[in-house]
Amino acid sequence: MSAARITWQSLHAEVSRRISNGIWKPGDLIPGEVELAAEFGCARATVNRALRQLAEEGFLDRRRKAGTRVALHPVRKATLDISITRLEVEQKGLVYSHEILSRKRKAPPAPIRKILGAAVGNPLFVTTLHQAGTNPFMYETRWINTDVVPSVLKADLTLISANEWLVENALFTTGEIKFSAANATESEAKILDTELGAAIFVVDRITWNGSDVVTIVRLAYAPGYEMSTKI
Amino acid sequence: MSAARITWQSLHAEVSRRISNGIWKPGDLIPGEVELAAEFGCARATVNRALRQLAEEGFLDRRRKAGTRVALHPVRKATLDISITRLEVEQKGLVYSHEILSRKRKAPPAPIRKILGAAVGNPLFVTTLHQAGTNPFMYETRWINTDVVPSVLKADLTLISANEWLVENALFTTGEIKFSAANATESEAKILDTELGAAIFVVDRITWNGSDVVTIVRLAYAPGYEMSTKI
DNA sequence: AAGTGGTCTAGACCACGTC
DNA sequence: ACGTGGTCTAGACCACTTT
Repeated sequence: MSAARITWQSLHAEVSRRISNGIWKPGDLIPGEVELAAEFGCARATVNRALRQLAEEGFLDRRRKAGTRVALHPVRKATLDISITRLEVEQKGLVYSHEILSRKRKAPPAPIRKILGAAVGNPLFVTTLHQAGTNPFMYETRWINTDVVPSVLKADLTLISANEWLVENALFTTGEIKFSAANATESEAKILDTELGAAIFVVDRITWNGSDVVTIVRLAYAPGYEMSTKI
Repeated sequence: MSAARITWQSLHAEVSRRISNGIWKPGDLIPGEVELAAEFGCARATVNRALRQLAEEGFLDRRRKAGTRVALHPVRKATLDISITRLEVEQKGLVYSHEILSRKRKAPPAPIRKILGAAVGNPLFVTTLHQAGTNPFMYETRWINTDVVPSVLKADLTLISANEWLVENALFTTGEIKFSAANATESEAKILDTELGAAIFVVDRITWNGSDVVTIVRLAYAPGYEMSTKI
């Protein structure tokens, strides 16, 4: 007979257990990779893989020479999948549809202009109502930098929403997302079929390609919307 | 002279470049690990490290036998750091303080009872107001399963908030987070020093240790709060 | 200066999923 | 059945940081 082969997952689980059982407490220095490799009878690379994973998950702090410590404040990271609205609606088992409410090039208001940069020509402004079944789901107001994505001017956004079109046709390198709550304005209330002042979940997103702004968008979700995730 | 040593980071950057330049388009099958290793003159493990990273980031879909493809819908993942409220406030450069508004064991209402499970004894109910400077920042209402964390009954929560105490003393294995928007109720408005119906950013969180519920909490942020992240 | 994690290599076997 | 990614090994050198 022989010992079972050690996998990095099993090592990850064991270290995880030692932390949650309090064998290794927050702030504690845990044994080095060589030592653990000897204890578990595996290669150092395997130990490294397991500990690196735990560090990425926020359970360990690792520093060369200083060694590996159990994280003082186990910062839990919640990851949200930013997917296409159509898929999000369909995953709820509802029928998705969308309607372009407006679509025109125009001079943006000052705050938008500031983000876009002065050198950018007039962007395309598109507003879309996304629907789940026959109910309003989300109201999208979007500015698109046509200097970066000129082909959007020729796209038929009634077939594919701007949301989806951009995901597939305009790659971006970085982005910023803000989540907040807002009271529905009169026009938002009308579009989302709710009452003035209703609490609206809002997502503001800016995406860049290199140093150029690609698009600036505000998503206003109909009351009752929840964004959820596991951690 | 000799070629520079290939690192997984440089390979990651190169593949990333080929995707954003459209050399490899969404849905395309890219060369296998062995082939790429030959092209770049490095070990297969190095290629694997780079491609695995890209897959984790959502740019590639990898499946045994089927090979590696450029993701059809580059699902961008936004990661939110769920940190301690005190640290969040202090990072804004403000002075943190908190006040325990109530603290007692009591029978929970039906929805909470349902999540806790019928077998659990009466939980501890704690409400806390977190402040930034002299302004209300967030109102926390929390149910704590004392069967799992009996020591919380002896904790002095006026020194360390329940939020922080639990992070350091009650490790959990899994959790669920929901983000939503709500109109302030009369009592919430009073506590957060705002008006009835103001839009409140709400976080609902349930955490488990194995199959036991550890705590159920609702965080109601004062108007103006934004949760932001980069992607 | 020295110790610890970070990474690369070359080779091997395995697991999964497509064919 | 077989091809592709997933992982392990043993050894080596390197980079960062603390002492």
